[in-house]
Amino acid sequence: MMRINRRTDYAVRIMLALAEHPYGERLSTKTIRETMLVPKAFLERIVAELSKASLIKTYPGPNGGIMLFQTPETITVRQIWEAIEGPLLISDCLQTPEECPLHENCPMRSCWGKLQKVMLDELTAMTLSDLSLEVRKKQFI
Amino acid sequence: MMRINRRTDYAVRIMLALAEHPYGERLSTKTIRETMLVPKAFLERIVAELSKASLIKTYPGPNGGIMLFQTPETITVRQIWEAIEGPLLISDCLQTPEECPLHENCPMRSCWGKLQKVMLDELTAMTLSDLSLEVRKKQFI
DNA sequence: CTATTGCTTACCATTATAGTAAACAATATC
DNA sequence: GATATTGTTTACTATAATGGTAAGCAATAG
Repeated sequence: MMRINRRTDYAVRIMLALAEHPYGERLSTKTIRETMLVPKAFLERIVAELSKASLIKTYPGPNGGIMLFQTPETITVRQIWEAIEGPLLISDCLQTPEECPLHENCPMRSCWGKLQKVMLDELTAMTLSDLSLEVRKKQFI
Repeated sequence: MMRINRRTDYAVRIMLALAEHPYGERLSTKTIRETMLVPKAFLERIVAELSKASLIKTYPGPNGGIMLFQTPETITVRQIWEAIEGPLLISDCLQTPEECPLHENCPMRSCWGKLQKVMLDELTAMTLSDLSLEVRKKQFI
């Protein structure tokens, strides 16, 4: 039914929790999972993936925690998405057109290619700070 | 991994096969499934769904077949999509915000809401005749 | 040394997806 | 009206993706 991956949703939540605190501040994963309602075992893996993708820095040990690697203005939802799921590819047809049994003039490639493009554009346009602002706006109206 | 539903893909193929013939012409499902490479049993159900959604007219019996209900200019990919999958909903959060455990200022609703909007806009903008033209362009260049 | 924190691996249950098969219903034609 | 041809419907299966859990490992501040 073409749903957002829950792990990606959680990943954005985690990044947003960090973005809502001053840049450079560490938050423990416990705090984040409690405010953002992310299951523990799930969050652990997601944090590791965000760390591998260099979107966050992690600090084990007492008074450890995680923090953003860059400022929220420079982090896009697309980066978070790709850290979790890899590049968006809504149809195999778009990656390997030469393998398409309908060949050169496959009508689907145009159709899904356009759809994927607007999705990527939107994901690239949304930064963490944009989202963070949206949240605050709603909070104070 | 957020893939296009294969059934929706097949549905667009079927509609496109019809759109590439003069409006009003009937095609047998056999012809369509051979040119568009749609598995028989799959196609049967999809045709029935397209018929229920009043996107095609069907004629059983010898010399039967299917044809478009409207001209290709007036049929959007969104209509086809919704005939097969129902309305696009990439996150439950967007349908029932009141049930969201993160309440009013859920940061995800803004994020996924924007993404869903550009997707819907694009699906609505793409008509069958647009796609049909694209195919022909590629064929003759 | 130890408590606290993040990291890794393996696993499970449920659902969605892709596809198949077979019997059924309508109808043009002879 | 018999029959072949077409679309309709239902039930089923196998595989993969998703969402989630659990337990042990590794780093480190105090």
